Parts: sequence; C-alpha cells; structure tokens
Amino acid sequence: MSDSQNHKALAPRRHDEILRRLAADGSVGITELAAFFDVSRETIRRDMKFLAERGQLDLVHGGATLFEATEPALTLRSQENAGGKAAIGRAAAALVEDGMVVFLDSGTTTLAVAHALAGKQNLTICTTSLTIALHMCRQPHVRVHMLGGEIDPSEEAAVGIDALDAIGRFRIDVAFLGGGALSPDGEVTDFTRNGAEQRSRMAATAARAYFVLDSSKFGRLTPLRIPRFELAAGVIVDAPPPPAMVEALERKGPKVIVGE
Amino acid sequence: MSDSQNHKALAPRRHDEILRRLAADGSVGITELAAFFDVSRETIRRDMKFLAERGQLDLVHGGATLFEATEPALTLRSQENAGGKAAIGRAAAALVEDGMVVFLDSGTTTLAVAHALAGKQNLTICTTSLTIALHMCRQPHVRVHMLGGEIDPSEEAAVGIDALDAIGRFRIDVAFLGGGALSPDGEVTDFTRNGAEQRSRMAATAARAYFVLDSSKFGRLTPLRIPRFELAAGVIVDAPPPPAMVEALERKGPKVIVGE
DNA sequence: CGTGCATGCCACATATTGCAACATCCGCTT
DNA sequence: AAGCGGATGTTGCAATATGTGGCATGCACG
Repeated sequence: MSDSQNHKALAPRRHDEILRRLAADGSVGITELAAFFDVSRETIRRDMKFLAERGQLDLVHGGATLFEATEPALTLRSQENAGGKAAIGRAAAALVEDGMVVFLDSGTTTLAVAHALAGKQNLTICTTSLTIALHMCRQPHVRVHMLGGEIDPSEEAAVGIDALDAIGRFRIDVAFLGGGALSPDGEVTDFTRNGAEQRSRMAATAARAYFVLDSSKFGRLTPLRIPRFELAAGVIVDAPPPPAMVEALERKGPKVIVGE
Repeated sequence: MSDSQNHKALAPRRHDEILRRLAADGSVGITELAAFFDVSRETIRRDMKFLAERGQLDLVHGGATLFEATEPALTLRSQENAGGKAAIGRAAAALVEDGMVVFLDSGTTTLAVAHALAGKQNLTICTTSLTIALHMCRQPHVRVHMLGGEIDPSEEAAVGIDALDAIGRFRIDVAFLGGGALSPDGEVTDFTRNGAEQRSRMAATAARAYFVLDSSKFGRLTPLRIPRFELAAGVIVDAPPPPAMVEALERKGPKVIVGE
C-alpha cells in the first residue's frame, strides 16, 4: 500500500486497486474507496459498473464482492444435490480396495466420496481438504496425511506452493479430484489457476485419477482448462451427460462412469 | 488508519460470515453476531431471515442452527472447564496485535485461544490443528497456513516429520503451545515424543512463545520434558498455581500469566 | 404459577445508497 | 481560439438498508 493519497489516481489504477482489495478482503465498500481515492462515490460506482460488466466482480448494495456467481458458499454447496453426490461417492468407493493410498481433493463431491469410503480397511488418505482430513481421521483403520499450505477459505483446503510441493512426495494408488465444470467439448475445467494446476498434477501423478462431478456441472463454463486432464482414468458422474459430451470425453481418454 | 476497516461489513459479507460460523460451531447467537459486526440485532435478525428463507439455516430462539448438523463431538470436549479456557484465551488474545503471525498448537486450550482471537485484523495463523485451521479460515481478514503431515487422530492435528519441517519455514511473532502437564518443579511436560519435539522447536523458533495450560494440568506428571522449554516467554493459566511452582517456573525464565 | 429478562416482531424514523440528468473540467484536435 | 469528447463532479429524488422504540411472546428460575 502506501500510495496515491496525494494525486488522484487514474481510472486503470483505481480498477487495479479495487480488484486487489477485493481479492484481499472479499468485499469492498463504495464510500470507503471514494474516500481512499478522494473521488466522488459516483466515480467509484462507475468503476465498479465497468468491472462488473466484465465479470470481474459482483455489485451489491454499498459496494462489491468477489464474483461468486461461479462459486457459492461452501455450506450451501454441500446440501445441494446431496443424492447425486452420494451416488457418485458409492461409485467411487467401488474403485477403492483395502490398503490403498487414496488422494481426495477438496470439494463437497469428494467429501461425499470420503463418506462412502467408511468401512474400508487400512486406507491411507492424502488430502488438501480440512473437512475431509477431520472426517477421515475419525475413522478406524485409516491413516490420514494432510497436505499443508495456505488455506483457501472458500474451499477450506490447502492451496498454493506448499500443497503442490507435497503432492510430489506421495505414491497414490487412486485419486478423486473435483472440478468446476464439465465443458460441452468434454473437458474438465476449473475456477482458479491454483486449483487447475493442483488437479493437473494429481492427474499425472496418481496411478489412476478420477474426476468426480455432479450433474449441475454439465455444460457450465469456467475459465481454466486442467492441463493433462486426459491422463485421468475416468470421470464419475451422477447422471448421464449429453451423448455428445460423453463422446468428446471418451475420445480424449477418460471413461465416463455413472453412479446409481 | 492506513486502510479500510472502519466501515461496516456489507450485507453479503455478513451472510457469508454467519454461514461460516454456523458450519464451524453448529449454532450462532444474534447478540453475539450483532456485537461482532457492530450492527443492531434487528439487522442480524433480518440477515438470518433472509438466509432462512433460502433454506440455509434454521431459526431458533436467540439465533440460528444448522439445517442438519454435520459435525458433532469436538465442541463437546472443549466444553470442559470452558470458563477457564476462555479466560486463558482472553489473556492470550491480549498478547496478539493486528497483523501478527501467530502459531497455534493443537489442543482444546489453544482452540479457546483461537476463538478469542476473533475480531483481530490481518492475522496470519499457522497451525497443525485441523479444527483450528477450519475455524480460523472462516474468520474474515485472517490468513491460515496449515502445517501438513500425518494426522494424529487423538489430536486431530498434524504431527511428525513433515510438520516439524514446515515449522522452520515460518517467522512467527507469537506462538501458543499446549502441553500435557505443569510439573511440580515448574516445567511443562508432554505425553509424546513428537509433541515434545514439536513444541520445543516452536519455543525456540517463535519470537515469543507461551504455553497455555488450564488448571487441571497442575502437578500432573507426564513422561517427556520439553527441551528448551525455558526459552518460552510465559505460561498462561486460568488459576494461580501453587507458589512453589510459580517460583520454580519463573526462576527458569517464563513468566506466569493468570487469565481472569 | 408467576416473575424477570431476553428475545421476537412490527411500525416508523433515519441513514445510506442507487440512479439519472445535467454541469464542469481537462486534454486534444483543427 | 473554438469545439469536441471523455471523465468526473453535483444535485435531487427514489429505493434500500439500518436503527429505534413499543409491545407481545417465549424461556429460565424460584
């Protein structure tokens, strides 16, 4: 910080700062910013409108928040389509045998997988998700490795360089990965750069990797491709995706598995 | 007032926080939230009504609860000697200033410290405890680093070589460490080799380290000394220990701080 | 079975914000 | 120098959010 109280900042500079604060705090107030830049509230409002039209933030009364039309709050997500997620969990659990080393990504669908793994013996679970680690360490006959790193509050999971680094240290039998969307041309995409990279790395590292995606993700669009996605062994879903999507997907490699 | 926080949180931010707390604690109180956000109870009530209409929580007298609880147990253990632990928490929180880097050890007493840190701005929390990480990452204006490693189910926290390793990478302003007992000759001791080593390392690494021990630990005996224990800045307790213990302790170096 | 206290709820007052229309200012071109 | 266009400021009014007080209701406690 430490800049720009003296001279009025030009528009791009303000836009920059607005986004920076947004990323840092999750929300920004109009009045607050107007005072900071020493401009009128109208100007800030215009800035925000401009940014909102480009999808870089969400306007709310009194300011703006992170653009989360893409990513609703975590507590919300775990309840929606609970049935479908459970079905995915069962299908995923069927792929796991006693004694395996299993990686579980963050996300509510992978949490459903974790629940479905109850009863397996002697598993070793590696995860970046706090919730999954907490849940699994309460199970008997399970060893849990938490991959450390900075915690992303919206995922409640470790992200970033430390987590990426830690991934490399494990030999994983099977990995279950989340994703932001299943694009019309049969590819799993993600919300964030970090997430995409982390998943990419897992898909390449694990002996077998599966993406778990509930049907609400079909045909959605999120910004980031997951590199080397085609190395995944399969995609587990709770309802059959459109045939075109299935075909595009299987042409790349991964099988489509539909849970019941 | 270099930046920003003198303004009240925007409505969506409150909604978010309410849901996060709900997920963390299973229930939230109106008065408590009103104080936290510095808004009237009516406003919180309206927020809750809004959320309840969308099925995100259940209204109850005095606050709200989860629609369906996902996480039991842990809140229970921290209830025992809750008063004492809260007092320790407050005393500990008084030692923390906005912007600091704080290490929180695993344990229910350190969890109380975590709760008491609510309201501080811009903290960076490093912890090995899953529960603390989960709780703190739901706080606004807090960055959380989870130290990874194998999870000890009885502690629900990372232990072992990875965690030890990760400790060295941080510059910690203040560390709050648990312990198994406060021995009659004024020393903090521990149950496990790993724990003792981890705490020893923190005591040596952090700029200031405090052991937090509730009064049930006085005069107990556990097998492992914590090496370099005397490097700690203090021991925070909820009731005055026997004078002999205090004297022995302070002769070694650490101050005794009694929370109210 | 009251009593006291905290909470819930409603109505209204107040404050803050959104919006749109118009006025200014500044840099630039001709 | 005049004119132009974009960005910003100003103003008035509507919409929304929040605060406040009165009163009803529920809950704990003797």
